[in-house]
Amino acid sequence: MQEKYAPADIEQAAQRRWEDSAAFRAVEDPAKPKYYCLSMFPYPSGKLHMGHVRNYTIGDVLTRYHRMRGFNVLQPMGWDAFGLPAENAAMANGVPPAQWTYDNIAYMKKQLKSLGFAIDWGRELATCRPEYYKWNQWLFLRMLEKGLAYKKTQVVNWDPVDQTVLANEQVIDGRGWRTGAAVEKREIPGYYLAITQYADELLGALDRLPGWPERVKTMQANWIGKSHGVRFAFPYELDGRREKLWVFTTRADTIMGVTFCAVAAEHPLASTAARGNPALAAFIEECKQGSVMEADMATMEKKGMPTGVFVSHPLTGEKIEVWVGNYVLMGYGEGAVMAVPAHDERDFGFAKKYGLPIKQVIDIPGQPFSLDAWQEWYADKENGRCVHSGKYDGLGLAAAVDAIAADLQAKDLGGKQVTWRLRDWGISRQRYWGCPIPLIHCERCGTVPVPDDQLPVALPEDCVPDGAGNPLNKREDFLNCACPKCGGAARRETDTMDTFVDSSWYYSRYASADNHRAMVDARVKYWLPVDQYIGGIEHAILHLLYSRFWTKAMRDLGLVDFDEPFSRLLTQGMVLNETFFRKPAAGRIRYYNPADVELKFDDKGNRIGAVLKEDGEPVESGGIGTMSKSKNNGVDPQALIERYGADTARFFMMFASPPEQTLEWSDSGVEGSYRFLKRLWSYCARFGPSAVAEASAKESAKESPKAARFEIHAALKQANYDFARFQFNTVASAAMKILNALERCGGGRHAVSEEGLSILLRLLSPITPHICDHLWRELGFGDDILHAPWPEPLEAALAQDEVELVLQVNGKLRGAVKVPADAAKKHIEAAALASEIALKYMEGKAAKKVVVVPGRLVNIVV
RNA sequence: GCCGGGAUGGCGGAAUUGGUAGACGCAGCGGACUCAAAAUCCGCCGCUGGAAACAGUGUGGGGGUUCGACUCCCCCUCCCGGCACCA
Repeated sequence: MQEKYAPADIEQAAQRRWEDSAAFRAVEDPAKPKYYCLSMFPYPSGKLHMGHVRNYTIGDVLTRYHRMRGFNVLQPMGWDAFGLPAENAAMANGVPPAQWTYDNIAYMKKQLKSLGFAIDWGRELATCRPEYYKWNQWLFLRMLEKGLAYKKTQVVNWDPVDQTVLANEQVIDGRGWRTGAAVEKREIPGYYLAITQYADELLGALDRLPGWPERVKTMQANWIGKSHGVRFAFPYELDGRREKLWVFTTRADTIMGVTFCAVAAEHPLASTAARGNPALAAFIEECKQGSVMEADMATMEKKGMPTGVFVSHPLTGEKIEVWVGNYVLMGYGEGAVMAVPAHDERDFGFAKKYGLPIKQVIDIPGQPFSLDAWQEWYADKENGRCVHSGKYDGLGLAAAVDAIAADLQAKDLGGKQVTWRLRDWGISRQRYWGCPIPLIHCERCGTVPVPDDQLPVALPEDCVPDGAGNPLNKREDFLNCACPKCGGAARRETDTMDTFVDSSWYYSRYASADNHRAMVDARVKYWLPVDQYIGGIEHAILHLLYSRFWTKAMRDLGLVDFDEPFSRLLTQGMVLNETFFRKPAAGRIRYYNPADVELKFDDKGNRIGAVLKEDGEPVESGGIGTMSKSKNNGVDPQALIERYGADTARFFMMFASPPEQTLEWSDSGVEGSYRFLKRLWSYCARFGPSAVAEASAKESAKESPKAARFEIHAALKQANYDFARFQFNTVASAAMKILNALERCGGGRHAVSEEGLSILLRLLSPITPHICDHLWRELGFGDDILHAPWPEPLEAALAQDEVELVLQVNGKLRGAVKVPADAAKKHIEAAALASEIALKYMEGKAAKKVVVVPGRLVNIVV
């Protein structure tokens, strides 16, 4: 065996062997329990980053662990290949997005392979391939038939940088999720998927996902935003016509306190009233411009203007003035609200500002009501009772709402209603590099779906976008087609689908990726749902909500028979690194890569500063943050693998912190992981034939084989416990403990080292598969460690004759007592009381009570 | 403001769920090997006092329950993440 650990050689050899033997090809086998382990597929941006390495290592550790546990495991990989970075790259260097994308895929695939992931590459897919997106189009047409997809023109979020529409989910703090550009409002026609039809199920089913992190479920529930209330109308007359102003409220019990109404700037009543009222028209225009563009909408000053329109209170008939308010959102409820300034903080502020009346209708005895300032209790839902509300006086919230809803219903002016925050999913994008929407516009027949037998509508792959709109609009060969209905000349739709459509069902496609006649086939029944999904928390709403919706839509179309796509979800933490910078007296702040910085410590190991290696001059620390280009604190996985090998990279990733937590990068931590693998290697290199070993073992041993064996099995027991709860950092520690124990009981081959090393290699093989594969063969443990059974701790090894119990006096640790492992409580008590330590600390007092915890401790209370 | 998650040595993090706090590793200090350095190996390493034995103290702060609390309960401080004119 080679003296020195040379990761590059053994890793390539192992990877070649796995590839040649198709070791990770997954085949449906009803006799075995299946385990579908999926990591979120990457966008082919160019090269892997540390987040990818962490994500896929977690997935691979779980994959390999379950394989050895006897599961039939599927771990596929693919590419989320449509999207805007490809178009931006095309504009920058004139290469068609398709070519850029395929080149990136080729490079990143090579990188993934060099990390030794147990992936079934036979199922690889890329969403930009027609054989994949054909089924996007096919399913879109089925949704269209069912009314689940539809066209409408409405005010949408427009990203001025990416030149496209964004879904509500893609707008964060008023800015585009990708570009960070302030989103504008535009009225544009587009196609929508009726995700709101599934709002109730999407919300309710969250309770049936015990394997999902609580915070992801909370975020989804908040996003869906179910709210119970009353929808009712204020009747009014305008230009001689009888109209109704509909509003929604969760506080119908305060209806008698309404002193005005407010509508959104985009509300039809506002536009009607603005005719012949230039001041109002100007104000409406100001609201439309400003509102969504302001990132700090919440703190924005409340502004309004009266419309001059008066409506009637539905219960009292009182005249109520309607205002336009910049705080009313067109996208929620009816885009109009009843205003009860006495019991709603926003309405209160608005009424004070414009001198509108405030009428108290809720009271809590003992709490004084004053018009001077808003009090928290004014909006108290639990303790408030109706006052000044006629027949409703004395009622609490629930009873008042019931009574008022019934009265409104009797007048045919409304009733109870559930309102959702969730909006339908707008999927039209005015971009080139995406899946074409399979529709044809005919002057005679209108919009006509592309017939199934003409799918896919293929996207030309040779376009080079120039930044001036969608290049498809200039492609006559794409645009011109025959109307499927009348056969006349027609034009294709040039909008493409949101790329989140592509990723909403790829996990199902892996199960039947080679079937070009159906979207999914029977094999989906075997593999799906995904048993373990792993990815970043940033997809908590977008991708994970869309996928859940898509699954339910596919189910209702009879394509799959499961309700939820991902049984368990692991959201891995981000990879962080420290930032270092210098801020010159004049000029811009400059960031230095941590690799070029040397840390300074005092004699006690306390950090006292950092200097740039190049010039020895100090740099400032900007704290720990996500790896990013702008902060120059990224670490390239490629360099890491080339220097230390994939096993070291994988081990460090698992060891540095538990998978759900953030991981702080540390060069010396990587060094430590490498050191451990080198130690493992050199231990194995000395693992000679038994006769020689026996003697040398006795000589060098610092610990008895029996004690070492106990430690090894105890560490294994802990590791198995931690594997089951996905705490891989302590699994890695356990492996280190086992090697420490092996080294303590002497080198060479003997009964304990043979057993211990066989345990260690198997335990470690999901994390560092290459070195374990090599050593397993080299030392003659067997043919292929992939087929070795998972190690289990033996009771016999864990049995002890004598145990040491902690001895406490009055709860304070004072020493220890040794007793036989099977000693009765009585004997332990007697032994403890008789011990020197007990006599010393009891100071002659009598024991009041003795607590014995078997196997743990004795506490004497005096 | 609301919801969720946190706070443990110089650092990353353990503590099998109420039973020896600081496992494992990093950094640091001392030593061996070396002409020297790197690599490797051995030892020490929460804080305070002490030469040491040892004693005291210690899991963000304060109180409580318990023989015993990082862990459970109440109050407070700070940090991170999400949502937020949602009517």
